[in-house]
Amino acid sequence: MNVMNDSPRRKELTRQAAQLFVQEGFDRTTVRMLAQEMGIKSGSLFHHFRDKQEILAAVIEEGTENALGIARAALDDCDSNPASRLHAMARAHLETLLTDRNAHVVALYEWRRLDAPARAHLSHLRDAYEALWEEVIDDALAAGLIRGDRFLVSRFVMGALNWTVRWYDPDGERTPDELAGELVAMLTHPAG
Amino acid sequence: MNVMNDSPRRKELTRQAAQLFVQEGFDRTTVRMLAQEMGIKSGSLFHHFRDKQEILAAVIEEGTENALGIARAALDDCDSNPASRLHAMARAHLETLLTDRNAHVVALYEWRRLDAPARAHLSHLRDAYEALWEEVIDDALAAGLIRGDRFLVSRFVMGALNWTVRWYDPDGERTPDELAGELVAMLTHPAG
DNA sequence: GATTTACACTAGCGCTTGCTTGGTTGACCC
DNA sequence: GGGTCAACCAAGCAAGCGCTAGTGTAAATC
Repeated sequence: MNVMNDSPRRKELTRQAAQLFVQEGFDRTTVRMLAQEMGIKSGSLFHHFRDKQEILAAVIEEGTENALGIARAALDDCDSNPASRLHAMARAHLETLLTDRNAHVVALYEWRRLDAPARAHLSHLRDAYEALWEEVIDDALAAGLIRGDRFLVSRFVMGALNWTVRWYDPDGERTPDELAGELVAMLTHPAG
Repeated sequence: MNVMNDSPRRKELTRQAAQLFVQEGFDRTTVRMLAQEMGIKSGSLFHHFRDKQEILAAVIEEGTENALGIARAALDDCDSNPASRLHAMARAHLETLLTDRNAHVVALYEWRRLDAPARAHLSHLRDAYEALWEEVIDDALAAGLIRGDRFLVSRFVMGALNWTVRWYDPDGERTPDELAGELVAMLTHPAG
């Protein structure tokens, strides 16, 4: 019937869908709204995506892959000092909000709207991202840089960072680097 | 036409609506689902609420008022020590998840679905709650208990706490008091 | 030059949505 | 014992929903 590969056209449509999903929420975004934003008619949309769910899955997949890529690159560019690795992860997280905000927000806040198969497929990506965080936090704990329960600390930190999408303005004064620095400063204790 | 006061019946219906809003999300919850949960027919629902939006507003109003009440009571029962006030606020926040989880979750995650008039009306309540937090955080900063930018610290802390609704199990092992203690321990620095 | 492919269109089906209308019931009141 | 009133119901409307069927067309491929 139609081709479900990841053509450049589909990539672009996915990007536009993400924008609308953020603005309106997945449920309130109709296929007619999506089509209008894309400059086509609603019927044509189903040439690129099997159904509305698949659009959501495509958006989330891209957002999570992007975040994962940025985080891995940040860690690779980094020495083995736990403090700088913590800082690098926080900065990477905030930088995804600069480069790919919409997809990232959708991944965070519309996850529940995925049907079971899509969720199963995408949870691996998500787990990989969270595993990076837990590794960095484990190192910071072991080095005595931060203190507390492993499970709780990672949840608190992820919470603080994920919440940034509600107030952080990428066009504002603060750079991701500064913000990451502030977070790490708040969490860490003077060495020794 | 019908009475929009806050009768006990309406209170109970609001409570049941909150449950469904959490389970399904506001947009996916239909008036027919709400009516069934309430044990009435969908038409009867509009005897108690003008429209679906008003049900959401009622839920959020109750949730925020509850959180505000618990937080104020917690601060009143507290000495003026910044550390114990910080702890008390965190504990109060988590306790609202015990006593009034659904309404509180809806207030956090369905805020955007409110129409403009309802949002204007309810934002005062929300501001009052956040003001309590900022006051407590200001004191902690002034006492050197935590460090960092006033604006950022309060956002990070609110983020960490608000995120708890995604993973905290009120029936689990940890009490709100313990959890609050862990958070404060993570944030605060040894005196001096 | 014929066939395929990618992408778009028109038209509308079957269903669900929030909400309205007009009426019934039973408890309470003077 | 007529009037009032909150609470509820049955029935359904108009609009909007996701999605499908069938067609057109220009470019690529054989």
